[in-house]
Amino acid sequence: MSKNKVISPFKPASHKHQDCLRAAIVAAKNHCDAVGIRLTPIRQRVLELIWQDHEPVKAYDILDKLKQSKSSSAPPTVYRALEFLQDEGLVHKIESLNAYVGCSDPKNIHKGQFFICHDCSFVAELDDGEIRHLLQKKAKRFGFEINDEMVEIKGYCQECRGLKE
Amino acid sequence: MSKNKVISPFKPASHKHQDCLRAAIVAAKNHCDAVGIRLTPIRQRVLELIWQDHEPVKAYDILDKLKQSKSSSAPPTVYRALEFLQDEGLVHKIESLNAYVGCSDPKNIHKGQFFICHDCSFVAELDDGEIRHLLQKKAKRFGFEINDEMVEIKGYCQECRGLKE
DNA sequence: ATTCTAGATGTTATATTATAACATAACATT
DNA sequence: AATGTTATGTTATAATATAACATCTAGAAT
Repeated sequence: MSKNKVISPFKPASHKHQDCLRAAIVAAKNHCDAVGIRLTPIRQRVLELIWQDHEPVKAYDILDKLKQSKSSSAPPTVYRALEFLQDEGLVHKIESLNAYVGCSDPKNIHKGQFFICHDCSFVAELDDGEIRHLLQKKAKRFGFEINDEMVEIKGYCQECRGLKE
Repeated sequence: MSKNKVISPFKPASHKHQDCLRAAIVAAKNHCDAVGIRLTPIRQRVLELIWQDHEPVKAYDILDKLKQSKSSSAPPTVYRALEFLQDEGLVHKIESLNAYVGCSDPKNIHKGQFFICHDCSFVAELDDGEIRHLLQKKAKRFGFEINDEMVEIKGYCQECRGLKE
């Protein structure tokens, strides 16, 4: 069963990001309700901060912003929230950047494939069956059983390439 | 031009690793000679420490070992050597582990695809044109121009799977 | 409604990973 | 030997992440 989803496409800088943010929070609430877990104020706030944009966000940048409204915040505050959000598929860690991005498709827990623009830092996410299938095929050749995968591709998005001309 | 190489296959735990180590050092010397750069004693020592095994090695573990023979060693000693070795394609960083593995194919600088066993930590490396090509194809669909890629797959190698029965 | 409890947060400390900045040494060319 | 370049030494600190234990609180069980 090999789904081929564009979880989060590149969007023009001009897109109405309020809608992305709002949708992500609604999806998160629905997911947590459905699963019977708590999207506490801290967790929701961290998720909102991550969704400020489509760029990966660093843990200590989240912390700085959290502190502005909640002075009791400390590194564990952020890392705990991040752990929760990652476990629930609401956030992915970009390993090559030590940074975190929101995921708009929490229901179905997965490890996506990420395309990250060097210029604007936008992260697009796929959950692509064809890629997974090819990796499976390669692994199978030497008897390797996959259980986790990280695919992070960097380069230049269409919009930024246009600007360079 | 799409090469399909197995840079570093899984090998049985029983393989004669001395040969891997020796070959890697010879290849490194040849490469540096050919390019006209210096594989200094520190750099060579770091490379040897990384090639102690096929497992990814952490920077501070390298540092601890370096110190045993060279007490002046400090973090920059290691990170500089690692930077040199990475630039020359002699070492890759595994981003998801913050650890480093040797590469036996320095001539042709590339970013490989890594398969990492959870049990024995062995890292196998491919430089696979088919994978690269598929990622290119996916990227092209939304006008993305790739210039760097990270593919790190975790799971269980054949040998370790056999042991679990 | 009260008690209980698991889960969430607060707090302090520290581990781990990596780089900045400047001083000195080694080496290669003239 | 004088010079410029590359490599190393040294000190300090930045950036990322976790351990350990105390306290609180929302919601379940009674």
